[in-house]
Amino acid sequence: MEKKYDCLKLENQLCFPIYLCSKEIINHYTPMLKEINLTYTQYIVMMYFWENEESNVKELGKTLLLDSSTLTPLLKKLESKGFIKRERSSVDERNLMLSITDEGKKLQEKALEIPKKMGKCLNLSNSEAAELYKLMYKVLINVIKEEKNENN
Amino acid sequence: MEKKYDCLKLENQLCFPIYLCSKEIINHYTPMLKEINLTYTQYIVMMYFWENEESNVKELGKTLLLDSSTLTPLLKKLESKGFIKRERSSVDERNLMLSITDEGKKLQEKALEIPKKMGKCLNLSNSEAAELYKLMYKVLINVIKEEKNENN
DNA sequence: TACAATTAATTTGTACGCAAACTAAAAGAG
DNA sequence: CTCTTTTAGTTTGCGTACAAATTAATTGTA
Repeated sequence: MEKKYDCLKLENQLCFPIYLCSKEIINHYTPMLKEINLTYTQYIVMMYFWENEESNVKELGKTLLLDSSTLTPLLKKLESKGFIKRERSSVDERNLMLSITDEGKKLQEKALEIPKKMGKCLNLSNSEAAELYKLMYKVLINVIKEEKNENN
Repeated sequence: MEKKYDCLKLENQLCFPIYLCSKEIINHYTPMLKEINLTYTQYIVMMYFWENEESNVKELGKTLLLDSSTLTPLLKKLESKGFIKRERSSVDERNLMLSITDEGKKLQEKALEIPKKMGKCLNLSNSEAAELYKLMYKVLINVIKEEKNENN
């Protein structure tokens, strides 16, 4: 027999375990990433630059779904660590050109073990991982679509 | 043909979409929750109190997987909003007894629409939602188990 | 060509989230 | 009974994360 407030129970939420997973996975990454002098957010930014040698704040934010006000201090930090370079575009001074340094590229080698360790810790079968991957992107696309609808 | 650094591509990460989903879902909650004067984290704390009239910081933190240093200021905020009460136990002065106020209970009525709106926005079939739920808790249990192993 | 509108990034303010250090109270050991 | 250890919660410091306001450069328009 379903009760009125059942929909507000923590155990009936889908978002709560997603929130917990995200948090706990990041906690699990933290010590491994510390060994290569990165935080989790800095790590995904570096992943971006391992695939794209250069970019700008807007492009990066669009891919990682991060606001420029989050990225500005983070990119300064990565610059101070010597992993990326920041310089204004001479063509359009509003643009901040971001590029990976040799030091940043070297980091990729050191990071190679990290995805393996993470995969092992999640402990899913290949088909479960594939299913989860599919569902996460489906939810993501729906939520983002909804966001856009509301802003129009 | 698999390349050496493929495992470090963003598109091959499972954690990245989980991180994005969590973030974007919370962003989507934010405006609805603002209407009832809560943030997302405050909302899950209130959910806890709608099921458990009283508790303490340790118990609450164990359920929500939140550190006491995160909860302390958050609980003070909820107290200042009049939704919960905080007082030291007279039996054991180390314990901070937390309890929901009448005002806090009234909030549940106003929150009733929120899970429905969220469900609609995620836009998953019943079986997909069930599958996702199962997988999230499986990952969660594995990650937490791993954490514990490492601390021993 | 002036001036308004748009755009890219930064700054400011608020709220987590966690590690590490700290405080105070209670429990345990000699 | 005193001294050590443990426990519960708080404080501090750092790093996100985002909304709103701001700055500076470029583009669109009369």
